[in-house]
Amino acid sequence: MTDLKPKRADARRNEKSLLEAAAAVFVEQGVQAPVRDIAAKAGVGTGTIYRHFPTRGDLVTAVYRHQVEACAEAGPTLLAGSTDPHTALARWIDLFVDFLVTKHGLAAALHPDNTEFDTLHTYFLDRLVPVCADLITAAKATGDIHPDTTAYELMRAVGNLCIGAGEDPRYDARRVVGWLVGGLRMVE
Amino acid sequence: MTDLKPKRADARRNEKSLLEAAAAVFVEQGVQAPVRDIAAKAGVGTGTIYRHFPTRGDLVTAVYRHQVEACAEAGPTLLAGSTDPHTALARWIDLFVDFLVTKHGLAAALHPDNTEFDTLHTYFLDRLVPVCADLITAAKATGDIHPDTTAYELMRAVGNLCIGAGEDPRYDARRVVGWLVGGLRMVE
DNA sequence: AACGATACGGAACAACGTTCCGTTTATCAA
DNA sequence: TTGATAAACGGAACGTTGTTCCGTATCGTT
Repeated sequence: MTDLKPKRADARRNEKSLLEAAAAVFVEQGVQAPVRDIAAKAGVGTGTIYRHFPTRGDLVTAVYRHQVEACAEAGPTLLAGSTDPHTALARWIDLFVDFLVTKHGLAAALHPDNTEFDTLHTYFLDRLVPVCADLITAAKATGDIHPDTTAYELMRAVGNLCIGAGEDPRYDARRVVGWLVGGLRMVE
Repeated sequence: MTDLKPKRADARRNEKSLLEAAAAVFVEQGVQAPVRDIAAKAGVGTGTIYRHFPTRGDLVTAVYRHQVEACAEAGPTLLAGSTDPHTALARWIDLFVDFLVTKHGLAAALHPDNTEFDTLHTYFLDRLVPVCADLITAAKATGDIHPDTTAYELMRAVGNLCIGAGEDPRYDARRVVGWLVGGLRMVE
């Protein structure tokens, strides 16, 4: 059912090569590395890359899928294992930030106006916003955070704060995100 | 002294045309509009644009210089006219956010890794970080905010949070920046 | 072995930033 | 007014990227 039409052997081989090459090039050059560089590293033509991954977003999504899944699955775990929901939320966001800052250029690629990374943006949001929403709902229930906080807005904000992190010692995304999350707390 | 070598009349005329054309195109298309579009709107060749503004950053800087100056000058005024320094800081940052969100793509252009906007980035930082630093120093003195807050980091954070604002009704940069600034408060 | 479907490679095109140089124009002195 | 000279101009041309397209090669099957 999942493989009504199994791909040809060479196609499967190339897809694997491309994923490995892309992962390596992303580490060296960042997520917005030239398509030709990835194709060259994988030993395929540029046409092949588009056949397997119609948009850049598809390629990036495929490369980081595992880590996004891990982040998504950590949400419920943290909620269950933390003393209070606000702590769980803070810890989960730390995970997300750690993920983004170690992937050069990934945060910048998440902008909605970046049409070539459209599917990447969609995937991140579809997968992570619900997880974040559960954490936020729990934190609201205990009165830990402002009631008008939305998961989408928080994710966008955190993503934005991670842009350019890791390239400038004077800018520490983790600390700044800490301020933001602290600011979500109910004051009274 | 300021004009040892006065420019030729046509050069001055073209510079003015370019500034006006750039301002108009930036409103329509955003700050990263194609150079050719600006040149066409101004009725000059592409070479001319580079002669007057060697980098894109120079052009953008010239277009927005007045507003950046106004923002910079508002710092001391707000500090003098507010009840407490933290309020002054919050108000000043509101001004900065309002400026950024109304200029399509400007916040995104401020990234340090965006080499073509290098001078823009430098100008913003040179002009605004000292102003912000004074506000922060005052707020620290009254114990209003965390002592490890730095002006540079705060400016970068606010700038990042403004990216993509104004294009998505679900993301309100002002509210998010409000969380951030709230998070700077000393909890004690 | 041979055939059809699948997939490939890389040339070709488009969009953009940037440079370069032959031509035009402004300025000023004679 | 005119001619010389420096200043400035225009836009063709080049390099870099993203993306498409199609003739060719390869795989799987009969």
